[in-house]
Amino acid sequence: MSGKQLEKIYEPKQVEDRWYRHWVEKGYFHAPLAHPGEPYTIVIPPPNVTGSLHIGHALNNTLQDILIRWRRMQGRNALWVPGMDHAGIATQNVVERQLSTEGSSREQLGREKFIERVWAWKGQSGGTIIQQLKRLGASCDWSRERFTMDEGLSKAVREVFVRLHEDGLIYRGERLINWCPRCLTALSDIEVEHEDTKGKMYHISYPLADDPNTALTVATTRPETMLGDTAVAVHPEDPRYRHLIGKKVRLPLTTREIPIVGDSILVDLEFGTGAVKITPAHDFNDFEAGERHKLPRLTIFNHLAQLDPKGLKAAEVEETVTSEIQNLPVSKARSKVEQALKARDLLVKTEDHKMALGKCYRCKTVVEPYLSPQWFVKIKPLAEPAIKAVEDGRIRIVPESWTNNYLGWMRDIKDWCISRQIWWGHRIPAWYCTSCNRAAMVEAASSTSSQRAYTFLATAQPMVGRTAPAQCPACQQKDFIQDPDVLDTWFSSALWPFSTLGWPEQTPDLKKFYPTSTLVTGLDILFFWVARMIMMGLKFMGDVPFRDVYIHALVRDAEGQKMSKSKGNVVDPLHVMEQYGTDALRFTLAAMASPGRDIKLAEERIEGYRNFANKIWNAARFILMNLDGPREAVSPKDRPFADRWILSRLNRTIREVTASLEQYRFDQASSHLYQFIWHEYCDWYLELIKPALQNKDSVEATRTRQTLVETFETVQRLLHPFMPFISEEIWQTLPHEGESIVTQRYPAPTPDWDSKETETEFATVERFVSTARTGRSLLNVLPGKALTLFGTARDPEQWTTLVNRQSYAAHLSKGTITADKAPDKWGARVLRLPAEGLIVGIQVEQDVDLRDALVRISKQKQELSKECERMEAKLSNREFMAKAPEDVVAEWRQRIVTLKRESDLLADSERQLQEMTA
RNA sequence: GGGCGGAUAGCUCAAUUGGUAGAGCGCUGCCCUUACAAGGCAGAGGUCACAGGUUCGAUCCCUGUUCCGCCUACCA
Repeated sequence: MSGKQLEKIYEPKQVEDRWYRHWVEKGYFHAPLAHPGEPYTIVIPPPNVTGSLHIGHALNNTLQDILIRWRRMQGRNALWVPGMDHAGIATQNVVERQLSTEGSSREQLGREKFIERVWAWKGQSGGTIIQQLKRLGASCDWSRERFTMDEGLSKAVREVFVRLHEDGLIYRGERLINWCPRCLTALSDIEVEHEDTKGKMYHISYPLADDPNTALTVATTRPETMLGDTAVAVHPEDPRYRHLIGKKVRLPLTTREIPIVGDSILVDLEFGTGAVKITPAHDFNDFEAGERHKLPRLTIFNHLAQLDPKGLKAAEVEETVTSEIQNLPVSKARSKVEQALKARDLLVKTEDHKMALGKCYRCKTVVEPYLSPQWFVKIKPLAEPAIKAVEDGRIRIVPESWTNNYLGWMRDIKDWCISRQIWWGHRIPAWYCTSCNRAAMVEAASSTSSQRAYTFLATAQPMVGRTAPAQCPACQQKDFIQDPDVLDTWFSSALWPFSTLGWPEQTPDLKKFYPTSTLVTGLDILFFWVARMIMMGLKFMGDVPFRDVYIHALVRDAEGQKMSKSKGNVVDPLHVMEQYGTDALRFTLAAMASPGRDIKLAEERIEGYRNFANKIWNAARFILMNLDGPREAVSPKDRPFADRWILSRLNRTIREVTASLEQYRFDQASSHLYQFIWHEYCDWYLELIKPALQNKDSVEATRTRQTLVETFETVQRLLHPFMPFISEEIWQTLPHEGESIVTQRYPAPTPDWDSKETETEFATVERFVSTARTGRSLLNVLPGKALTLFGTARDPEQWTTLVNRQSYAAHLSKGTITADKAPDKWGARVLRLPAEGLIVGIQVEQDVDLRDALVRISKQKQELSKECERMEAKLSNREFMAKAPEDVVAEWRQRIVTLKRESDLLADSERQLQEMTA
């Protein structure tokens, strides 16, 4: 025995870490500028610096790694840019939680110290996910790792902000925004998750000011907001109410009177009572209605979503009511207001009502519409080119079905609120002159005696620039305060495809690798991230950020439930890798990545692919044990039958896997690999060649050993993008050239491996063997016992195959075969089984239990005759004969002949068996 | 409310210009045959959600229904 001997069972742990370190040390993942290949670039969807690898990351990065390794092996200059984003709100939450366990807070620490603290945290425990990606085998170019808060990327953020502002695409203004009263910051529209909730609809009576006996009834789901109402709207064409437009109602629980206005946008004639209260400071629609009718805005909640005494006073709320509800959170105040209305007999009725409640996507707190000065991106001018790029195919979304989703959203896009009232992130590059803005400065809640902090009202005049201004152009003063807000994290992620490559500098990387090739991501961030990258890429690079967007599925648990920590149904990829090996996890995820379908991940599947890895491992063992002796590389046509066959099949597999990858059909590619390796290579090929190998010194053996090495080495390369570790480990033990499989060429089809004739011949052998084995099983012949077999075929080609390939068929059937054209003369104790034109005869020994065989053959005969009847009915249908295409008719005719013949033979066999039993 | 997708073997999913329905896992039987029991061989299992329509022929095309997902939305 020569060469290396392998353990009996594949042990991933002994392999994975070793190879990964080796690959990195050798720099195989580095994409050099001088590389002659056409670039193939992927930028990683940057995971949160707070994150740790979950199964969704595992899927996302496995698919990227498959693409990158595949393209790298194809000779492309493959660059996978890794990195993380700073996850403003999430990271700030993590560090604040830490501070609170220490009895401190960010306010106590002060802004500067707090940010130092976040960096310290990042240095220590941030970014564990990077290590976990390495564990997954991700072949990123780690020398190019980026972080959204890096100096370079921060510079890009400032540059983009300033340029957008110069172009009039960034503005500051007081608007209603989504406010998280727990995170104490604004959120963009898409950072709000909507959740169906059971609520109540309250019908409240608003008496007319000049006629208290008449009242308008308004309906609302949030009765507490009525205290901030500044009008009631009715439809201008509503005959019930239109005469009231211009009159006033007395707003209950307050001393105010508010006007009745006509508004055809806000009011739906069909819905509710036909009268709508308007609360411009606490509802998005009402805000707009307020604009239309020039209504005042009364803010009655504070930033914690509590009823604000000052606001209540300004809204002229009755003191008895105020004292009941002031400083209560919204949810508690609601019932108090309900009671107060009831006591005054103004609550007409309440009914159950289903509604969608907005919640903060980070902390699930109910979000409040909140009136405050914020920074916005005017998005329409950016969206238009981004729509066009997808419409005209410069960007392709795969699967295509998501394209409409994207387009629909983009066409209806709203301005993007980019300011966040937190400290961790890119601070907005805008400054306020303290003397010009004195009236617009308010001391902030976080202000302390040692560190003054301010917020700026909507009336403040910011100066936007790359650096702080030196002198105020208006008053010549030199005292400035920078805007305290930071930018939405997605603002910096939107620049990721070019900021990571060095923009705004015109770096060689940027020139070489932009636009990137493919973006791989989940549907959940199509709008958050993908859409914004497209807009920013087009605006600042003048070209799309990527050609293809591959959208993969969401991973769910085996029952189809979304995985969540609270449900306890998460599959931890680290645990899976530990238990089954990384390659098994990767292959599972690839195999299950059917387009447009969520992945329901059951652990048994992973186990199945662990077994697959082991199967490959054992095939390698077998091959290494049989490699002793000379090898002769001759052209395929001069190789033994089995070799010609497997070369032809391998060629087909190479084509299929490559075509599947080109279409992002990871599932198909995996299934072709699995099918070929296990069921063709291992089940048939390795068995077919055993006799030849045993005769070590034969010419056949020298040629087969060569084929064995060639094909198995090729299989490893074909498999490598999917199962990088085991393929490298095995490849290294096989005769090979080059130092690592990572940098070898991906297999390409070799035309002279194709052999249609051999495949046809093999099909005959396979059919014969399977039939013989079925016979063995029916007759309860033990696997070890040799069979005495006969065989014949009607078709001359099949007959020739049977004669020529007799030794293979005999070996795999474990018996001796007599090829004989006259099956009637095989003898009374030879059971004949039909198989699509073949007849296989099996010598039946004495004292064999024939019941199984009899049952089976009778059943089969019945099925066949049933099918014959069906087909005959068809063929006697005049319309079918007249209208069906000729080839279909011919096919059915042919089929019925075969079926009849087989059914006759089965009848014979049945009779024969009955005689033997008797 | 609108939009999209799905319903195929016990489970998870494929497939088809409309002409005999496939795989993996699971299940049953036999076998520790020196690559592999994380294995081998053989097998069972399907009115392709329901109801109509088009067609010589429908799992596939059309219409409707039911159920299940997801996205989206200001019905107070």
